[in-house]
Amino acid sequence: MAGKKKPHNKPNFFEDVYAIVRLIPKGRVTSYGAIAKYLGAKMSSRMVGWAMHGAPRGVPAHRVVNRNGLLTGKHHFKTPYTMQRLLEKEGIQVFNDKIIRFSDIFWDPARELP
DNA sequence: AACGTGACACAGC
DNA sequence: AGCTGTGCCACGT
Repeated sequence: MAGKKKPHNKPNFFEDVYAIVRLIPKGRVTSYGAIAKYLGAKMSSRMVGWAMHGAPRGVPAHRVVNRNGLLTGKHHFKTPYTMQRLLEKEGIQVFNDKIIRFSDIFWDPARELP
């Protein structure tokens, strides 16, 4: 039966975001805009952030920060320190909610992925 | 059904 | 060189 319409919205975009975030290697980080751009940059980076809001378990959302390398979403975690703690646990240095050497550990999906 | 908000990014001043 | 405004799309009220 192909007549099955979309039961809800189109989580396709969200699923894509989750897939990319899951591919982020340990010790690396990426930005919302990078993911949005990889998906076509049709949608604003805001949607990527919103997607993270519904990110299921297994998605290292802490490896996604804004283009500034700033932990803007740390407030959405269990605790405001969870994000930083996770990053530090992976070997990423964070100072003042800002990732040190951000451009050095930046992982661009459009560049690392085919 | 419309308005406002939001884990961003970029152009303009 | 930093601040303001606008664009983007989905979701909550």
